[in-house]
Amino acid sequence: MADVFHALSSPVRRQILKMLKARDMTAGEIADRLSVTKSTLSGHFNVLKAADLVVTSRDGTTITYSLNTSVVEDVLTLMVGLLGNSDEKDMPDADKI
Amino acid sequence: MADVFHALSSPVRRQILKMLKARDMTAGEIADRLSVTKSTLSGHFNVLKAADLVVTSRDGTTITYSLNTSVVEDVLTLMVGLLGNSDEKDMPDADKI
DNA sequence: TCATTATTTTGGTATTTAGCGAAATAACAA
DNA sequence: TTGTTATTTCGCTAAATACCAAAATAATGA
Repeated sequence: MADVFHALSSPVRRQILKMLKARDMTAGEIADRLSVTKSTLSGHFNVLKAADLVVTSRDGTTITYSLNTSVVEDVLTLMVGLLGNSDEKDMPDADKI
Repeated sequence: MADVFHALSSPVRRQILKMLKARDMTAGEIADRLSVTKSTLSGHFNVLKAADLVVTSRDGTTITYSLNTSVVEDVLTLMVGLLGNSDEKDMPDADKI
């Protein structure tokens, strides 16, 4: 879960997530729309996959990336935890935050 | 707003926010509970302040840090945007994500 | 098999970050 | 003014990160 925050800390990766929210896209399509090389993008994909924020599916040589909505929901739940009441027993474990 | 994600990407800073959720604390109190030096913590405080995630108040030489709940709420709203429907007109601007 | 297309890995550099200890600043009391 | 306590700034090193171009891998069709 800690990986998720790291993944979200990059503007390029947030932009990728934004595009994937609209629709699934291939690595090439994403590269066409961003001003970084495909090799750099591949590194960003690895970070997003490590955070489980995206999932992939292969069709021939083409790999399609999709947003993993459930993990985004998990992050939301954690953020809500930073808001709610201050009752210690309701707080998530330190290593989850 | 982009600063917020960067601020949240550090485990130490997330731990600080977790402690501030329970109650306001001074820099020294926080340092006593974490295994980093006060000078290192001061750097983390600067990041949290730049992201507007915390606010400070001074009493003599003692500076107290508090969670800025409203910004946490803003982040939540943005995260919800990554979830909801895929209608382009409802999407936040690229530079907000 | 050979060529083509899509994507990832490798090797390299430049920038950013986290961390420390020591010095500096700030507020206040004696 | 001098000393004390609380916090920040400075100077530094080590580790992590982003980026690119070139080489490597993978899947498929001719």
